[in-house]
Parts: sequence; C-alpha cells; structure tokens
Amino acid sequence: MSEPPSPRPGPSRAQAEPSTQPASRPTMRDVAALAGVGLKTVSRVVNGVPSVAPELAARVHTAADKLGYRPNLTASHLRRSDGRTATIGLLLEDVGNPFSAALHRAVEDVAMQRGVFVLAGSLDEDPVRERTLVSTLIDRRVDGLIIVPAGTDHSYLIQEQRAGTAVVFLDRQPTLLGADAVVSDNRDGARRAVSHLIAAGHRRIAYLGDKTSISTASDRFGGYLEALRSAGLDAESAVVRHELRDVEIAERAVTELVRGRQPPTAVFASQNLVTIGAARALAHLAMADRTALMGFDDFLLADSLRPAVSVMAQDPAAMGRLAAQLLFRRIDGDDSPGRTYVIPTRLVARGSGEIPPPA
Amino acid sequence: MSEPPSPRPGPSRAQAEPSTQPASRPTMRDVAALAGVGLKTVSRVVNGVPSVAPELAARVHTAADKLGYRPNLTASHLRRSDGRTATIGLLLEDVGNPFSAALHRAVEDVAMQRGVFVLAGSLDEDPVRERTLVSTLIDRRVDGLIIVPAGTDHSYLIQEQRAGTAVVFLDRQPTLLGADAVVSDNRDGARRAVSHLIAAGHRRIAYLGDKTSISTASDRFGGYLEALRSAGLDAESAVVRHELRDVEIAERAVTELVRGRQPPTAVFASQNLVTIGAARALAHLAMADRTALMGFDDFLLADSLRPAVSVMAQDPAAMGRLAAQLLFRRIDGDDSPGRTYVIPTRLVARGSGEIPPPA
DNA sequence: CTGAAAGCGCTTACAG
DNA sequence: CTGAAAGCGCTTACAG
Repeated sequence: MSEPPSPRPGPSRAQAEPSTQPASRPTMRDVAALAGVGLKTVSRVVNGVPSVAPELAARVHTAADKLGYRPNLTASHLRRSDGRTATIGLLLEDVGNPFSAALHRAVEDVAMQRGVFVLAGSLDEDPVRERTLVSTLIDRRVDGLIIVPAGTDHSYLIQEQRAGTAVVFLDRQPTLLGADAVVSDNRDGARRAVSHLIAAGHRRIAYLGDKTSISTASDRFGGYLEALRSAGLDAESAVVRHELRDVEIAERAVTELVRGRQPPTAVFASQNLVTIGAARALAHLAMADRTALMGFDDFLLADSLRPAVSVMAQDPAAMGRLAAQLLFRRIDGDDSPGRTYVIPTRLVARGSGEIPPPA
Repeated sequence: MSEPPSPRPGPSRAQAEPSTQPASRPTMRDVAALAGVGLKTVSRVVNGVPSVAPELAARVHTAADKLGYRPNLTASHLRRSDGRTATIGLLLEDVGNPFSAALHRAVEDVAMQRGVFVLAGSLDEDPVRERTLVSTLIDRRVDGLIIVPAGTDHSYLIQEQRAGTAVVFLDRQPTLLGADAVVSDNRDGARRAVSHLIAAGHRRIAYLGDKTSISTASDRFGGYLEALRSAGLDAESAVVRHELRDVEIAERAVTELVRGRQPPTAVFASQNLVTIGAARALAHLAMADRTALMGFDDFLLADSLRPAVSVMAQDPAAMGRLAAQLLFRRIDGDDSPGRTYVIPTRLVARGSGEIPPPA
C-alpha cells in the first residue's frame, strides 16, 4: 500500500472530472484559435491546399504541433462531397486460416496503396453471419465490400449496389445477384487433377470433399465426374465422400476406404484440410507409397511430406489482388455489368500424384 | 452495339446527373418526413428506445423499410457523447502469416462480441510503417490499438494514450512507453527447449535465429545461452547464426553447418520459418534421423514430417484473446499502470527433439 | 488569399 | 411521449 509518486486528488475531483475520462483531443477550432486564423485556413493547411500564405501556414503548423492536433477523418469523410470513408469491408471464411489470410494480405496491399483501410471479418460458413456483418459494414458506410460468401442468396445486396456500395465476390460466385467475381477454375482444375491420376493408370479414384453446398466444392466434384466420364470410367459407382470438414474427419474417411473391400488406388482431395487428413491416414496405414494422392489447393510443407504431395495449386495472391482492383474500379465509377474472372490453377507434381496403380 | 433494354437518356442527363453518381442513401430526415414524425422520434426507434408510442414506431418502421433506410454509424459515432467509433486497430507483422492470422482471429472474436470491428494492417517489420499506420488509425479515431510492434521507440504513443486511445502490445514489449503487453515466455521457453536437448545428451547445440533487433528473437537467444551456461557448456564458442529471415536462408545456413568441420548434434530454431528450413536441410542431407531439432513456435504439419518436429508451442489464440480483453478493459476506463502478461509455452515432444547424440 | 455561414447525418440537452 | 434547436468536427459554397 505504498503511496504512488504522483499526487492523487481525492474523490471530489473524481466526481467533477472522473479519472476514466481522458483529455479530449483538440479540434480544428482549437488550432485556429491558437494560431489566430480562421477555421477554414486550418482546414486548408491540414489538407495541403497550396493557396495559403506561408506565414499563416507556419502559424497553423506551430499551433497544431503544440496542441498535438490530429485531424478527425471520420468527421471529414462525413462532410466530404463524395461521401467516401476510405474503408472497405472484407468478409472471409476465417481470417485465421491460411487461404483466407493470403487473400486478405493481397487485398490489403492494393487497398493501402490508395490509403484505404480494410475491415475484415470471419463468416465461418454461416449465412446469417454474412448478412449481419454485411449490414453493419453498410451502416459504417464502407466504400465497397469484398465477400467470400457463406450464403446462397445474395439478392439482399441489390439495393446496396443501387445505393452505391461496390460489391465484388471472391473465391465463390454470387447467387441471384449480378456482380464481379474472382474464382479459381475449380471445375477444370479438378478435371485436370483427376485426369492426371487417370493418365498414371488409375481406375478406382476416390473423391473426398467438403459439403456440396459450398459452390467451389460442388464445382470440383463436377470436374472429378467429368474426368471419369471422358475417360470412359463408371462415374455412377465411383467412391465418393462429401461433408469432410476437417483433418480428423477426412482421416477417418480415408482410413475406412483404404481398409475396405475394394480400396481405391488413388485419392482426389478437394480441399486443403481434406488433403492433409488423407496424407495422414495413408501414412498411418503405411499405404502412402502405394496409393496416389492429388489435392486441390496448395499448402505449406506439402513438399516436405514423404511422399511430397502433388496438388492443383490456386493463386490466392492473384485472386485477392484482382478482386481489390475490380472493387476500386467499381468505386471509381465503373458500372458495366458484373463479370466473372477465372484465375487458372496449376498442377504441381511432387510425387504423391505420380504413384502408379499396383500392377 | 445492341441497344440496352432500359432507356438511356442522352448526354444532357449525364451532365446534370452523371451515371457514375449512385442514388444517395435516405437519411433519418427522409424517414421522418415519410412517416410524418419528428427526426428525434426516428432516432429513438432506430436506437430501440422503448418510450415511443407503438403506433408511431410502426409508422417509422414502415417508412424506413420502404426507403431502404440504413443508419449511418459514422455520423452517430461523431455525435455520441462517448466519442467511440466501435472500431479498434490491429497492427500485425503480416496478416497473411499463420501466427499473425491466429492472433487476428482471436482478437476478432473478442471484439465482435462487443460489436466492435477490427481494422487490421501489416507492418512487415518496418518501423516507419508502424508510425504511419498508427497515425492514420488515430486519425480514424479507433477506440484502441493492439500492436505487434516493428519499431523500438514507442514514446510517440504517450500523447495518444493521454488523449484517450487505449494501447496494448502483443507478442513483443513496448519500448520507452508504459502499456499493457501480452507476450510468450520467450526466454524461459527457449531455455527449456535447449535444456531438453541437453538432457538428451547434446553438447554441440546450434542456435538459428531471426534478426536480434526483434525482441522475441533476442529473448529466445538469451534463453538459449542461459541453458548452455547452467549446464556448464561453453556459450562463447557456441554455434550461432542470426538474421535468418526465411525458409531458404535458414536451409542454407543449416546445410553449411552440418557439412562443416564440427557439425552440431542438435539444432535449436528460434522461429517457425527457420525450423522449417532446418528440417528441410536435414532431410536433404539425410541427417534428419541423426540430428536433433527443436523449434520455437508450433506449425501446421509439424507432426506429419518424418521425423515429426518437436517444438515449444506458443498459444496465439490465448495471446490474442487476452490482448483484446485488456484493451477493452482500458477502453472501459481502467487506468492502472501498464503490465506485462506472460503466456506460457508448452513443450511438444514429437521425435526430432528426442534424438540422442551419436555415441 | 481568407473566413463566416451552412450543412454532412446523427445525438444531446432541453422544452413542451 | 414528442420534437425543435444546437452541435459533434469537419468541408462546401460563397462572399469579401
């Protein structure tokens, strides 16, 4: 209970001026008063308008520094004629997952170049959360919105577009709404991945995927089926497992399949976590060198596993960058019809996808 | 050149009302006029104040729906007596890297519970960028700031704290500033990791680390030295490599060391990317089963490499959560002296760290 | 070149 | 319970 070094006023001060109430920030008026100039002159100096007498400008700067003045951007945005907040919203699946994080960084880089900040949020595949977060971002008057959608009805955004809020979809297409979208070539990428396995001689190729309500998952499944059909394989009796949401579930699914009566000789995993689960299951069963594995979407350390995992790599940096560029084009006034931009995937052969079927 | 379905007025319209100018959003005044009530009544209804006659409230709701009214939160924040924007700033090393992304998600979860949004930015270890981004976040009047600092002088934040902006440091301590900080037990964690290697019988233990200007790196180096000394090992002649910023550089450094005249029997890597580089180098040299490896900070798939990589795991979720909780405590008025909170690390033995030295 | 008035969309403080 | 006036911190539109 030692006495603090600085003097502590009694409770009477706490009532008149509670200690939780910090000193408020100086405003332009304060600066103007101290500098002995008009409010508008301070505004000009702060905004770098050149037509101010050097002597006045100097006085303003001195006063501003003395008071520790910082302009209030939210007030300035409110009054500005363009009504811009220099803020965009970015709704991702989960800011903490690697794919979302890569998208985020790419968007940030484009936005920061324009002095625009990013309000990011995680949707966790929840359509209700999508609508809630879109709503509060609109209420904050973001200039635009980049959305990796969780829902399957985006007609609620029509009025927002009309009201002047730019909207771009990322990774997944909008539904019931015309808007720009940037997506991977999910269907074709999956088709090429599976064709790669077929070319190595495989006939029993299992599909392991996420829930089909996610459009990318169903597109990739479509590509899988297409590859089977165009090779004359029986797509009807193919081994298919949907709804694999995480590593453990995927691992169990693969373990079951491989231990089953007619184990697949190759596995196509439609997504990162599923690929990792599959690799893990094959390793545990000591089948990793005998069962081929192709994953959709690359991941860190895929090249360090044994065998190294072959994938159809997406390009999240290119996707995020393009989405941001499209958004700013819209914000700058482009009102052409919404378009979908497809970013190609790339086959990365590392070993697991090149394992031949048993002779 | 086909005619668009909707009528297109000529250039005269384009001048009076350019097509890039979207319809502006309705305001409270518009709603009040349509509902035939006062402005303040609309405000009450929008803010859920109960003392409004049900009949009036219904008229307001009808009018608001009809116009597609959305409240302008930035205007409301500007006028509100507490001056809060319900926004916090989060400055990370890089929103795209896994550790930063995990911190981000944890902060988001705490913030969203309070209806607070997060403006995130990447500093890329650049002190200038730190000051620039802090400045613009202050100008946007964020309620608080969570910073993974890049700089080594934070005295510039003293006036911001005084002006009422809450500041919490994350992962690294502030310098020349009193503020809350949430950090891992870097020094002690490193000491325990290296002691773990010593207990396995190692005497030549290499240190591989990031640049020493990063406080966490120097703390971990300190723990490494402490472990050597307390085991009576010669810290002076220890094999030490700093400035390893990425996987490739670390990989080269380890390759050189292991091929050298007195190769280490164990390696302590102070950071994720360095650990991965070390694992990769040992694998390529076919020394992974003969050279022990301990990393600081866990990473995805560490358990799937062969041998699986032992680490001192940090808890980014707990770190981010606590930082956010502390920030909101400050925002709510806590003005006690800044404190440092240390989150313990946990030794995860997976194999690589338990390899004994050659007999 | 400079500044007083009006207003961005809302809440506060105050009458009725 | 309801609303007209004033004002948050700034920019716009307009005089001087």
